[in-house]
Amino acid sequence: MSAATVSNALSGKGRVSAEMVEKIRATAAELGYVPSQAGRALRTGRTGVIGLVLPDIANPLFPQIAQAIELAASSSGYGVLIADSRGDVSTQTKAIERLIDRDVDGLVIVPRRGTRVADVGCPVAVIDTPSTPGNTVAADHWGGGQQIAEHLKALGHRRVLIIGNNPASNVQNDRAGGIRSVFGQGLHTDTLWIEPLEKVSGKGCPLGLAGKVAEGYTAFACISDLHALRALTELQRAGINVPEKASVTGFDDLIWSPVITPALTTARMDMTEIAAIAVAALVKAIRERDPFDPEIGAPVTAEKSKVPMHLVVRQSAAAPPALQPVHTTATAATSVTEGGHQS
Amino acid sequence: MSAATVSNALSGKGRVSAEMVEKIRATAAELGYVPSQAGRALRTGRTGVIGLVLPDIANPLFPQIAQAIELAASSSGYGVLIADSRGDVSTQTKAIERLIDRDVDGLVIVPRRGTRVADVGCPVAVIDTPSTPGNTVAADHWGGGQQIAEHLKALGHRRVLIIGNNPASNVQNDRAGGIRSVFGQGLHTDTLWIEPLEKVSGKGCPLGLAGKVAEGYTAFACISDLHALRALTELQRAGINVPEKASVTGFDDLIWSPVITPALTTARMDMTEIAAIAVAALVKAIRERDPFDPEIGAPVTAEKSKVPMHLVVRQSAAAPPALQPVHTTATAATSVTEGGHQS
DNA sequence: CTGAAAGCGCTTACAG
DNA sequence: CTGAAAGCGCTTACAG
Repeated sequence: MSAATVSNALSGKGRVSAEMVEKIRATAAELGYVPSQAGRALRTGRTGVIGLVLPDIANPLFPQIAQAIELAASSSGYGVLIADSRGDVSTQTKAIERLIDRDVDGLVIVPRRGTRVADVGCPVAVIDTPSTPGNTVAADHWGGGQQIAEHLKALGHRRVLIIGNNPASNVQNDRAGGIRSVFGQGLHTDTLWIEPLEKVSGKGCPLGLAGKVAEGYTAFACISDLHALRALTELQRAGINVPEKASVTGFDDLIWSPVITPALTTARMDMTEIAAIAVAALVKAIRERDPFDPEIGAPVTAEKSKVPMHLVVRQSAAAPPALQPVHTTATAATSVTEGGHQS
Repeated sequence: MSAATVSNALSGKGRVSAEMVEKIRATAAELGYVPSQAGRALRTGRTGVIGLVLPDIANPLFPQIAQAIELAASSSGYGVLIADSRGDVSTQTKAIERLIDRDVDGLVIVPRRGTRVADVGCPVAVIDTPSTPGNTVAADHWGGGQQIAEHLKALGHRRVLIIGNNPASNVQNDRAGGIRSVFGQGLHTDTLWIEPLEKVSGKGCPLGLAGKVAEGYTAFACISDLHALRALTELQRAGINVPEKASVTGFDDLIWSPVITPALTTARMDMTEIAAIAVAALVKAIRERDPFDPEIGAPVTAEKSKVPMHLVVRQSAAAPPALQPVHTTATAATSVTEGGHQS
C-alpha cells in the first residue's frame, strides 16, 4: 500500500476504509513503526516541541514547574526543551534564541525580574502573576497572601513582619500586598526585604529576627518557604519556640516544608492546573497559526487566568496572649527574648 | 549562489573560497538566517537533541543537574528535552520511549532505584555512582562520605548516626559506606533509615533524635541536605543546640544550605564537571555512531568516571567534651537532654 | 477509497 | 572552487 494511505490511516485524517485503517494500525504496532518527527516537521512546519524558559532555573520551585509543564505538554503530544539563563538577562535572551532556532512551536516563560517577551517569533504563554500585563495564567498570589493573613489573624496575631527578597518582583509584591490588605485594617505589618540568596556570603546571614520579636512581632509571613526556612532556623537558634512564641509561614509548599520541625504553614500554587491552562492556551495558538508565517509573537491569553492558591496549615499555635495587641503597649517585648539560650 | 555552497560555507566543511565564506556568513547574519533543524535532521539522521531522564524530577537536586546538563549540552550545540516519570518505573519507561520517538540522539539518565538502561536504541550516559556497573561518570560518593567523616572525627566526634532514607540506593550506600570506613576503626556508627519523603503524612514525622542524643550520639551525618534539614530542625525544636551539642552534616549543598542557621556543613558534587564529562562522552558516541543504524544502546564510557566531592564546612564546633568517647561510659547521656525546653 | 506526485530544507557525493 | 542533482520521511492536494 502507499505511503499516503499509511499516513492518512495513522493520523486518522479519514478517506481510508475502516478495515484498511485497522490493518495498517496493527502492522505499524507490530513493526514498532513511529513516524519520523524530522520528516513531519519538515513537511508541516511544526516540531511538536515547546520550550520552557525559566530565568532562574536554580529556583527550588523549578522541579514543581518543570514536572507540571512536562506532564501537560506530553499529554498534548508535545515535548519540552529546557533553556537556562542562570539568572542573567543576556544569557536568557540567547537561551530563548536557541530555542527559536530549534524551531520550537511555542514557549512557556516564567519570568522573574522583568523578562521581555517581545519579538519572539512564536506563541508564548507567560506564567507570572495576574496583575502583570501580558500574563497568560498564574496563581492568585494576592489571594494567597490574603489566606495566609486571615490564618494569622485568626490565630490572634496583630503584628506581622512580611519577609521577601525582591521588591521588584510582581509575584512578591502581590503576595505581600494580599497580606497587607487583610492586616491593614488597624493592625500592624512591616516588610523586611532581605539579601537575595546569591549575595549571601555562605556563612549565614542573620535577619535579626530575635530583635523583631523583642519589638513585638509575633508572626513572620515569608514570601517563600525558602525565606521561611531561614526565619524558622534563625528563631530556633535564638531559642524562640515556633510556633508557641512566634509563627512562621511561607509560600509554595517546597519539598521539605512538610518534613521539618515544626512543619511549615504555607500557600501552595496549583501548578498542575496552571501548567494545564498555559499549555492548552499555547497549543491552541500554535494550531491556529500558520507555521510558515514568521509573525511577531505576543503572549497568548487563556479564559481562566487566575488560579486560587491553597492554604496548607501545619503550624497553628495561637499568638502569645501577652503580645496582643502589642504596638500600643511595649510591655511584653522583653519577655519573649528570655527563651534565648545561645552559648 | 547555490544552496550547496551556502551549506558548505556555513558548516565550514571546506571546498569554498575564503572570500565566498566571508560573504555568505555576512549575508546570513544580516538576514538572520538559521539553518532549519528539521531539514538537517531529515538529511543527517541527527536531531541535535539529547534527552534528560530523571526518575524523580521532584528531587531538590534537579535544578543543579538540569542546569549543568543544559549548559554542557548547549555548549556542544545540543538541546535538552526533559522527561519526567514521577517516580514510577512504568511511567519512566514510557517517558524514555517518548524521547526515543522524538529522535533524540542520546540520553542522559540519572537513575534512582534501579533503572533499566537496556534496549534503548541510542547512546546513553548514566550518572549514578562509581560503584554501579554501567555508570558513565559520577561524583565520588564514597570519598565524599570519607571527607564528611574525617571532618567529624577531627572535631572529636566518636559516636555518629548516619541518616538515609533508601537502603536500596547505591548512592546512599556509598555515601554511608564512606563514612563508616573512617569511623569503623574502633569508633561507633549506626545507621537510621527514615521514611521516604513521599510517605510522610504531612504533619511532621519525628526521627527521635533527642533520644539518640541521650544515647550519646553527638553527630548526625545525613545522606542528603534534605535529611539534614529534618534533623537540624528537630534538634533545634528539642532545644538541642547545633553545633554545640550536636553536629549535623548533609550532602549536595542544596540551595538553602548556606542560608539556614546554623548553615550546613555538606559535601558538594561538582555537577558542572560531571555534566561536562557525561555530555562529552555521549556526544562522542553519537558522532561515532551511524545514525541510520538502530542498534541496541549500551551505556557509554568516559575516561574519567569519578569526580571528587568538595567538603563545604560551615558548622565547626567541637564535639561536647563530656561525650568523647561515650559508648564505653554512659555518664554524659543525661546531661545533653537538659537543654530541651519544649513547651 | 486508494495511489502517484510534489515539495518541505537540508547535506552529500559527484560532475564541471 | 562552485553548482546541479538526489534523497532523507513525511503530508497534502490532486487524479484515478
